[in-house]
Amino acid sequence: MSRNKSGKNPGLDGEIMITFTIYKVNKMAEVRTRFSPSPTGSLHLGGTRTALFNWLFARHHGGVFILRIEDTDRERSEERYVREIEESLKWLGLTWDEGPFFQSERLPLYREYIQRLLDKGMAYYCDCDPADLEVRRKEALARGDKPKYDGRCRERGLKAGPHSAVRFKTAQDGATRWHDRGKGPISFDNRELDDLVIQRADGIPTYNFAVVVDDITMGVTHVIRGEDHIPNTPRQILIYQALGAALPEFAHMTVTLAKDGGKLSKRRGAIPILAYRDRGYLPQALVNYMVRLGWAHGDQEIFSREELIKYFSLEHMSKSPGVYDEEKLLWLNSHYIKETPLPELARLLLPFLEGLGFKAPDLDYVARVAGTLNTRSKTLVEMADAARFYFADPRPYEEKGARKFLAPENAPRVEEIKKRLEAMADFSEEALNQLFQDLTSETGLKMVQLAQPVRLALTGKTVSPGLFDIISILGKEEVLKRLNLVLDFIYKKQ
RNA sequence: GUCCCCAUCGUCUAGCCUGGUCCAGGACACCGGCCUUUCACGCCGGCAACACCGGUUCAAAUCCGGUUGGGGACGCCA
Repeated sequence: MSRNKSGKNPGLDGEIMITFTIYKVNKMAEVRTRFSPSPTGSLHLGGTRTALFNWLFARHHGGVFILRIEDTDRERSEERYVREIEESLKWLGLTWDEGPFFQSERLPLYREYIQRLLDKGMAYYCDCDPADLEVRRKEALARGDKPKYDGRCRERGLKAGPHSAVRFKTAQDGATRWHDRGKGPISFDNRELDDLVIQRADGIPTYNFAVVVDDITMGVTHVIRGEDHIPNTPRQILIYQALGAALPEFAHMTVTLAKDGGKLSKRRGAIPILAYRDRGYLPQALVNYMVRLGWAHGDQEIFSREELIKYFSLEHMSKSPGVYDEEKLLWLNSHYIKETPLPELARLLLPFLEGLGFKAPDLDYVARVAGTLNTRSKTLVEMADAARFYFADPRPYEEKGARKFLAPENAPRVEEIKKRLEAMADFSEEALNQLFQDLTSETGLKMVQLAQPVRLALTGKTVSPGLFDIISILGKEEVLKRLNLVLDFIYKKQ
């Protein structure tokens, strides 16, 4: 993957110490968070939620939110995923203040820091064969042991070589502990750790090392991430200490589980964040849903963006993982659909209508349509689907409804309604209501008996928005046309 | 297997830090009812939980220990 250098990227020009010092001196008071996805796949709900929490924390404190792309896995990183990540965050309104930075552009910086550890004797070269290591790991696991590197190259004093990786000399006794802002005190016995590879044989640093260097040089003050990173934290803390850098605050948030248990993942029902957009979800709904998964502010369910920023705090994160529940997301989505002003809703709905092949006369028409559907649709996709009859021939009529409401005895009633509509100049709600009221009292028929045949005629279905709204939106000409069509249908049946 | 984290309605959660006001509150879903030209919306009502065992205490959802259960991590992936 190649990318142009970003002018804002600190530490690129060999001024490692300078960059580092500047942040240490001037930026310590400012809150700086980052979101650092790897571009090896689509952004899903889990990762996006991490981004959201980091963004909220930064905004709450008037701090800085950094986007950093962790693309040190050259095999699997792809440019198109970088674009997808950016597009996803923008769609949700999670704008970043610095970056995107790319680890692949910061290689000289990492090399410099590796050298420092090497010089201090806190790291060493290792020429163990990866395939060999893999075998030993599997054996250990099969034996029921914890697979750990045995440190066989630790004291060999190897020099750099074409097949040599660099390992970090992990403390062999004592414990590493920190006060996690999400979980409370956490402690690891250092004997559980091993000498991890910090630079691959190809010269590219590994994740655990690159994050630390980046977080130090970018002045990140709060590392907010999924709890799957807890086991990495003691290793990273040891690296911070070896580098003589101050520790940031760590806050580990819960992961999101799939309905059947297990972390939500591509394999377990997670879909790309942009798929939510395509499925007719509103970004506010998704944001509101994600934040309430693992965070609460009393009993409040609905939050505006401003409220979120105002109330967000690490202290109110829950400690146990939450289960992804599409029903609740749908409820929030229908809520925000109802909240959205009609002209705006029309704008959002338009692409979905076009997707169905419909051509709307104008946005105003779509707004009127949306006004009849907004309490009946959980997604924009549903809404577009329910709007079909506003744009196309309603036939064929729903079979069951036709049997019941388009029987021969309905013909004279429809004829009568047609006649009266023809004579009407104004299709206002009151006028239409009056028309049907008159008919019920004159004929003794119930409203349903009059309404359903007309509903079938206009929409093709027995379920639809209010009849008067539909008549008014469709307009006289179209309504009469559809009533004639339904009369044909009834007569032909006999 | 080892290490780490966690444990309130089916689900998201409030309460837990600072024990009594909690025979546990809200929301989604579900079930009734009202409204009504259909379906929704809205409104009203209902069902439903402190995992278990011990300890501390006058008193425990709240503090402590254990058990069980769930999750995560054990890569020259991130």
